[in-house]
Amino acid sequence: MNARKLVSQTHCTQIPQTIKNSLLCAAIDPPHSNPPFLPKPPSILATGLLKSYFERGLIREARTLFDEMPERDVVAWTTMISGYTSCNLHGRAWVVFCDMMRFTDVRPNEFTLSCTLKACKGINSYSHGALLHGLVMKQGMGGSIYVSNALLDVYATCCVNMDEASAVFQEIRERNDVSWTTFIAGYTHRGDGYMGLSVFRRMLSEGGESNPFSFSIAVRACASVHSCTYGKQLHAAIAKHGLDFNLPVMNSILDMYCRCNSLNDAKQCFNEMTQRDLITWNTLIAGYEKSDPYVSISTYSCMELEGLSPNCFTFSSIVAAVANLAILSCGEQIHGRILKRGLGGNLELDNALIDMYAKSGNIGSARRIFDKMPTKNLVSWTSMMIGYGSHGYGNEAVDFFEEMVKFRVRPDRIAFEAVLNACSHAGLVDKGVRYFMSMVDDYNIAPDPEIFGCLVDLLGRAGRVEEAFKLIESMPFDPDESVWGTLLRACKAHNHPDLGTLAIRKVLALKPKIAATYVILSNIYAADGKWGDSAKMRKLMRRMATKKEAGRSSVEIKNQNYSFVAGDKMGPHMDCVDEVVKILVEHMRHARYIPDLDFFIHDLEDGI
DNA sequence: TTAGGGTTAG
Repeated sequence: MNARKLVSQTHCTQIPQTIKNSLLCAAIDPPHSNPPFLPKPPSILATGLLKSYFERGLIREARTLFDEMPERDVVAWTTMISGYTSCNLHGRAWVVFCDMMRFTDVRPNEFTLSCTLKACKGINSYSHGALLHGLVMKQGMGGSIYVSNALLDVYATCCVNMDEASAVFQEIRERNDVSWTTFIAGYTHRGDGYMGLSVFRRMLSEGGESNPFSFSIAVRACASVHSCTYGKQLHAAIAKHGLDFNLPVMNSILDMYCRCNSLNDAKQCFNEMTQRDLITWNTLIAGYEKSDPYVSISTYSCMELEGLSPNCFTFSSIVAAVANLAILSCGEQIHGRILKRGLGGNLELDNALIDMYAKSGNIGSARRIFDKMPTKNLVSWTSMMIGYGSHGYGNEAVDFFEEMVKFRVRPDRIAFEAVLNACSHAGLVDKGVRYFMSMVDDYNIAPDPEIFGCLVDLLGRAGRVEEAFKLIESMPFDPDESVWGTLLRACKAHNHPDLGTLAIRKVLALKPKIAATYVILSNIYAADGKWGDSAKMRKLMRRMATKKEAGRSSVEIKNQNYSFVAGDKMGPHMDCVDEVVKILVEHMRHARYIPDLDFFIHDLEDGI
């Protein structure tokens, strides 16, 4: 009877001490039996038991047994390394490897090196991998396909670019399907889907065998570049290879359709799938989350009716869907379900909840979740900054940014966009300009059109319209209509008719179908007494501009969400809306708000 | 005793 059978027969988490003792005694004093009844050597039995402990998650027991083993050969050390790695304890796996190298004469074989390289990938350490690479060369194990593939994987995952991975890939004499898939995945997972697809094509042209793994990663590459055309070609090839019944492959196809925003194809694919698991449902729910949040939520209900239990991924999408709808009561219900299922404290879910509460108007609840989070990441901080900014608390958002940097959380482009928007709304112009400079100089983030737009807005709102214009002129790319639109708003607010006219002409040249632009230009001409030009603009608008889609509002009354446009009748509930509008008007009057009626007058007149 | 694929957030 081997150790694994002993463990399975005991059906308990603790291996009886008597059995363990007998194993250890046997190792010291092996029984004298003759073949063919010679039992396995004790070290093999103990190593088998070690593996069994890890398979059952009994990490402490595995460590104790390993420490008590009188003989530890390379297999035992490797089992310990791979055991820790299989339990996601990559750092401990690395320490075991170091102990083996420092304190014993045991030398690593190809199994040890490939397992330890996997640990390097787990701790995301290029330098650990490079260290092992040197050892691989020294030991003359560069010819092992397992070691080469593991090394390729570390470089493809942990390096800033694919140069080192490419060098390793070139050195592999006889590449197998794992080499190709690892190389394709390296490009794809870092967002270079085109190169991923290019390597996939090269694999096929060089006679590499496509298989479920390579198809899945190639489909992911299509999704990352939003190429539904390539994706459909791959879908057809997958069906041709008879892989349209392979669940992971079909989940990747479904994901591709969702990411390419081809929801009809996604729905058809989902309906035709013969097997579905939780990932299938989660993929569809996430696919609908932005484009059609109501369908996302109804898909979640269908999933529960089918008897599947939602997990963190499911709730993450559902919370985001509810955030898009900004229905607070619904969000609170979902939050309750999350807590009831014991999923509270999950980082990604907490981040989604912060965003949901902030978008639903309850910044206090968002803050409470943030404060209770055991660990926070960049998204947690940024979500709070955006939340504070959108609620008009610009100073708080800026304080949050400062606090975040103190906690050594490195801001990215989105975090800078959030803090620049906050500065803009709080009138902190000089501070905002300093953040912009710091983004470029200290964090080496190249400003994109959105960031430039934020800076134009920052200067423009503060009345520094000339500076905003100079900034637009100095941009390293052609400004788009949103940047000119931002300048236009500033010109309008601070009375700069010349620059305003220029901005309008730029907007019209880039987007000639936006009715509001003609309205503003018509008004500028009218204010200047140029009535002929003003009338000309209105005529042009009728000919060129598309009819504006009516602005839709939604309101929650007695746990029901109602969506309406101006002039809609909502039966008895309209009284409630009228009542709220009266209160809002009263508040505005009290705050001495003077409405800008420019658009309003012309909208009525021109029926737009 | 070793390797590769499918789903989360700002």
